[in-house]
Amino acid sequence: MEAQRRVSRKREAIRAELLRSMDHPSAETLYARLLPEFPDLSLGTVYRNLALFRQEGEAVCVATVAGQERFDGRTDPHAHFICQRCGRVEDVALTVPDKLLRLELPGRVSGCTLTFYGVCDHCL
Amino acid sequence: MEAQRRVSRKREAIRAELLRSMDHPSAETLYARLLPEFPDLSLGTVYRNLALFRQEGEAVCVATVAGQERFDGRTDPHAHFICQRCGRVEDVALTVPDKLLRLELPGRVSGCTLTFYGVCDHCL
DNA sequence: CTCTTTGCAAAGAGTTTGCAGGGTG
DNA sequence: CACCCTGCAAACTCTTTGCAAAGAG
Repeated sequence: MEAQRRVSRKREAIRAELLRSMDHPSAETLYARLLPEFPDLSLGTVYRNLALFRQEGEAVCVATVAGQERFDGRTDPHAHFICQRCGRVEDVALTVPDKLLRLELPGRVSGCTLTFYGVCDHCL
Repeated sequence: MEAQRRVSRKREAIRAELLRSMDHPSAETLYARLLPEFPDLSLGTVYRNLALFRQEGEAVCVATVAGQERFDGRTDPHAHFICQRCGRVEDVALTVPDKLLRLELPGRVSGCTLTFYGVCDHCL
């Protein structure tokens, strides 16, 4: 049977921080942000909870930048822009046209990502 | 000044294998495929040359599946389908509509990827 | 009190790198 | 023969995991 889920302060804090963060943080970044409030937080716990959120559909990995996975707590459909110079990941208010989703694809599609690459305004 | 580039049999073999492969192989997969012909090939060499190709724009990393980077020697614009069950990466003959590329994006865009996720026909 | 969650540290996995020797032009 | 390329293995980085202790219901 399904494993029972309990409410822990740290898990709630990780979830909240992820939802609050607009910059698609890595596990390490989330960890660093929560450390002041939870000095005994462990990086492993952040990873374990992110894996959990992903399973439950509460979070999504939007990209791997410089070898680090970047997460998003917003799960509504939208695109992303990734700066190849500084690694910044930004939201782009844009969804993939429905007609593209109705195409003949080699399987059962459950989702799709649209990602732009380039150099961000900040770096230019 | 720029480092001089020379022609080596192994680099050419890696390039050719990447172009011939339609399944977006990982470094390890390429290595395994070339090993019969080059029994003394080293995985490090595959990685080094892939990094090189990427720099020169001759190859692209289209996704990270199960922790492994997957490469594509085809650099013309097209989309991909990734099976979340078996990890297969397939080409999808579909380009992102030009009008999406003319949108107001937060920087200078140099490329974009469109990736579908789901379960492939083979797994269904 | 039972079962989940966590800290800690070690283990894993993929990728990168230093160095000495072999290959290319 | 100068300099690039490669094999080998160690080093690195990010992520996962085992275990015993702490926390939740």
